[in-house]
Amino acid sequence: MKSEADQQPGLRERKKARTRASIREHALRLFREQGYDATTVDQIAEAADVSPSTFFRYYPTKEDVVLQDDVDVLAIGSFHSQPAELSIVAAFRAAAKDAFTSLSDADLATFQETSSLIFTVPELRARAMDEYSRTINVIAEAAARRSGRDPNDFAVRNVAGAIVGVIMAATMPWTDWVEKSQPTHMFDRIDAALAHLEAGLPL
Amino acid sequence: MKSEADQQPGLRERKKARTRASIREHALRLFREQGYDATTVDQIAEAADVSPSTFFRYYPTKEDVVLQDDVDVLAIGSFHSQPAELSIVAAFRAAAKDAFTSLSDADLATFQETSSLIFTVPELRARAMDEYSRTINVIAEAAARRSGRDPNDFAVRNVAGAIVGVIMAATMPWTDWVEKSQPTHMFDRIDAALAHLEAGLPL
DNA sequence: CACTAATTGACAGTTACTCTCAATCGGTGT
DNA sequence: ACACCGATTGAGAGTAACTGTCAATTAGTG
Repeated sequence: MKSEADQQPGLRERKKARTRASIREHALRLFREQGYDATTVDQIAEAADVSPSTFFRYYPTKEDVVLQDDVDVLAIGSFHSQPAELSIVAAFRAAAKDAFTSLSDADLATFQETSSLIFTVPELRARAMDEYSRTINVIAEAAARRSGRDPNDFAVRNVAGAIVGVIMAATMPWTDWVEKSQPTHMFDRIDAALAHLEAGLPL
Repeated sequence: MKSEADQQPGLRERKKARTRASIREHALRLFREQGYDATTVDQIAEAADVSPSTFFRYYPTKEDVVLQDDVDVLAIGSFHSQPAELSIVAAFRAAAKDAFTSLSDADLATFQETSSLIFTVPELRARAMDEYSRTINVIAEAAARRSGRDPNDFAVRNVAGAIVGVIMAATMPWTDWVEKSQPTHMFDRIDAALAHLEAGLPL
């Protein structure tokens, strides 16, 4: 048996983490080189030198290799520690800023890459939207705790919905210029969207 | 050749429509009886007395049998004919009302059924979210035309995002009481959400 | 140096979906 | 009636994403 909580990762855990990272890296590289659909799980497994079975043990679906919600988890964490005098939207805006600035350059690079994948592959786009909906629930819960209301309060949920809605609109440029990798950084657009919402969505 | 536009459907078209409806009805029935995942396309095809190939000719994926966006298409159509003095949100609210009241009882019943399916099956939920994102684009475009702005205008897209966001939050009660089929009708919740947004999301 | 539990790989099976090709059916002109 | 053409269909083979099982290996423990 193990004592209780792992103080040091231990060789086993480190190996797992390495395998996980290796699978992800090889997968993203292959997606970049051949496209998402053209890349099979078998190819990824072979490139990462593991069996296909092992691939599915680390990532329940092929989609999950791309969909890694590090960022919004960070944002929610930071949301809780925002000063109480900020409005919900303002607090979330500050939290988003925290989350983005805490990312390393490498993290940011893969974030950009996975983002553009999500924008282009319909399958992934769909799943990402599902994550958004989960985010509504999380925000609503966090916001409810801040304002001392019920998490199922209609108004609170509505505000959470509006926040996620404008983020969706801001991070979702797949109308025309999808390919010309927007010079404006993702974060700037999210920040502007939240500012606009904070101001009451003036036209 | 045919003259130009079909004035009367013609036997061929009617048969197609009947086949399409039959597939859908049998599929929804089987989903209700056995669950979505437990029902195979082969079973649906057999029940509807067509070949599996034919199933895929009518519905590109199994998910598409459930995801039928009649309602929001109607809403967008009605949106264009709303009086110009209404705000974007108010106009959309009126359009949603139009769309819902134009549905027959049978349509409404299947709408309720597909809705609850979408709420419970993760696969479908994800796809539905993708439809929501498409809706943002459509609303943004329609709203841009109303206000004489560019469809890519940041503020316009943001408002569209907020509209879809509050609709998502309102139609998405899968937190606790998912199963106890909300007495409040879907439309009432959407309407309340839009009203709340129209009022500036007061807490 | 055993012993145990976690991790892994090989393998067989299911199912959604694609493609191709021949047969059939609806609509039109003679 | 009859022939013709294009649309619709069914059959069947093939691909790839998963799922489940079972034996072999490997990390951590006494």
